[in-house]
Amino acid sequence: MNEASKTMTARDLARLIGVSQSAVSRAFTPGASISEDLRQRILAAAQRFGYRPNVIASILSRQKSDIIALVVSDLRNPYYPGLLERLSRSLQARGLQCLLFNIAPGSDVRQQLMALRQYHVDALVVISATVLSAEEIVLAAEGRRVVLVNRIAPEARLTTVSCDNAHGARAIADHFHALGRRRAAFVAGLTGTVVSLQRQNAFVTRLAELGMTLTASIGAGEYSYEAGYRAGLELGRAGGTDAVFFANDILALGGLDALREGCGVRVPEDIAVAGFDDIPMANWPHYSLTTYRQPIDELVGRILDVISGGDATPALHLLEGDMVVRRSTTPPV
Amino acid sequence: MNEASKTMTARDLARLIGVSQSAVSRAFTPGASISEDLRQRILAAAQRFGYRPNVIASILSRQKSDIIALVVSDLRNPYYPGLLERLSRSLQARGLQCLLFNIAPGSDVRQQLMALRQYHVDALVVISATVLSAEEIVLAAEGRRVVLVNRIAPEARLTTVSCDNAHGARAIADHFHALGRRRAAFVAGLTGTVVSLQRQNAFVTRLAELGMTLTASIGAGEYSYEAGYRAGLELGRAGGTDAVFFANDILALGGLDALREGCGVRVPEDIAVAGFDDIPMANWPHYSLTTYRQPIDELVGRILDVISGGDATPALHLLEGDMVVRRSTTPPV
DNA sequence: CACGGCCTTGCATACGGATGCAAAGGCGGG
DNA sequence: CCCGCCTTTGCATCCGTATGCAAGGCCGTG
Repeated sequence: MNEASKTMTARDLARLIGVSQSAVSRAFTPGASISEDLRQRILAAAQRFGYRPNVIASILSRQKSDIIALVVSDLRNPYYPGLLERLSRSLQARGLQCLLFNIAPGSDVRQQLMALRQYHVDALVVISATVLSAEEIVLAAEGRRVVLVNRIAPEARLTTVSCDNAHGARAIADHFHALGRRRAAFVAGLTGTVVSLQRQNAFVTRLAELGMTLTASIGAGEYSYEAGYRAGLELGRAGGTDAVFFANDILALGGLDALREGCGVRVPEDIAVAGFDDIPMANWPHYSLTTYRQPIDELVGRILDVISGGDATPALHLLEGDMVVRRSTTPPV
Repeated sequence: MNEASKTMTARDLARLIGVSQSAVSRAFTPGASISEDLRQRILAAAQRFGYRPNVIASILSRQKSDIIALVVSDLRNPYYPGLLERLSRSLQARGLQCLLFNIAPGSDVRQQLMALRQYHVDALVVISATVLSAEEIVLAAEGRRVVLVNRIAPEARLTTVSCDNAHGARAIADHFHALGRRRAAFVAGLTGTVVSLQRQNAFVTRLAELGMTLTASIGAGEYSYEAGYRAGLELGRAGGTDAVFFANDILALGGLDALREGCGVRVPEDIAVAGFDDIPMANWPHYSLTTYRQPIDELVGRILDVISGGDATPALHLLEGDMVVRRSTTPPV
């Protein structure tokens, strides 16, 4: 109804009700020095005339944007949309906005980072498992706050919020052991990433502690259903294994299908299968995948704490998840 | 290495090399009135001193942000991450940034929209299937360009880019008919949405044209695996149906599992199952779901055209996808 | 050689809001 | 009743870039 509202500025409003532009600004600034009376009067007028502060101008002036950059690269792994969904909601609930940076693997990363730098985001949350090197992240951060999620980079001294991969991998090994399995295999996704190595090392170490045999350690090459499927075929054909830990759920689903339908292996009778993450599909009845649930809500909470906390000292936040035992390791009674 | 680069402004750079601030600005503005010689000199200096234009200030001045708001609500349906991924990449490739607005169903939508309005985004791309009413979108748009994706709102006169749902639904019906099926059912997701109605109406109409019987029309209530599973159980128990069209793939996957594992129905022998979208999982060997592929690349291309095109007249862009026939409707030979 | 026109460049100001500083007003204590 | 202090308000300026306008230089033409 108010056509003029399109261009209504704090000055316009101020003139309309006979106060100064500063007063209008203060009315919208929590904690500013202004009487409650005047503030109400201004807010009411703003309501009436359709005035809303221009965030861009505000950013320029405050040198603070309330914008968080979410750096993402692989949305096809269902774990990430789940995380992204809750993270973005929580950020928005705190009045922060999300600038999405989807870093394509093959693309001109430097170029994109430069673009990122120009937007004066308050912090970077790097969810992309790979693609960016630690130095590139530091470069892009340019002194701003950075949180790496599930992507440890100790050398760069960056704050990390991560699921406790080692704890999870050990829990899986323990679970296999408790089931009476003794000959277990591991399937890695992107070999060489810290996350993959952590899960692998902890798993293998615990197997040894338990006196179990590591029958195979396969590098699937990527985190995908197809890669898991290939690894599953390999394992099923080779034989001699009674339990497999896939480095994440999406791999495990592929492996499960490969074992059952590609090799005629019975799961869990012949081979018990476990994954990592607890994506929604893991709970689908056809799969019913035993897995280690990442504590997404806790991760998100911690990320928010780090972003808005006072202390910017790099720190490592490890959060434990918990075992979700389903039918891929335990036959129905 | 340049500590000063943190606060280097166009003025600083200008002073350093003895030109005016305007010259610096022009050096970074394509098509601006500046000699190639001076531009090169300035760009070189910028490089050397680590100067980059401040986008925020630029936005304020140009009244144009190069930021596109992506309004999203259901990232758990794997179709959306796929779309989001390609859309965000394409936007970034054109130098546009994505501000992510995740509208939570139960949340305070108005509140969020107000936040959105304050960021002077150049355009809104509404991917969320529901949640927002057309009026709310118009309100949030505030005269800016809006593209609805797969969400037709004829009454509001908004530009829409959508897959041709009717074409797809007819193709499914034709496919069933060609297979010799005569008693088909339809399973809707979110009943009441235009998309759902379009698929339903076209499917039902074509069944009639083909002389086929509609044995059931179930409203699953939401687009989820679980809802599809429930619908599948219902259909399997009722009997009398030899083909089912689920309104989208995620429903179909649930339905497929319900039919096979919950009811002991053979798919495709007893009942042929088809979905809509062609999400990655539809191609997993366990499902091998016949479906109608949404032309995502074309959709994305068209969205970009609309956003950056000169003509802002509301228009309806319908793009055809194509049938992807897999084993859920055709037994292996 | 003189003049008109184009190309470059700088000057000044706009974009819209935040904030340090000073002035004005209100209140309580002595 | 007067003074001083605290609260409230306005003024002026800043944030960093874009751009209309005018001045200056250069070129070509008559």
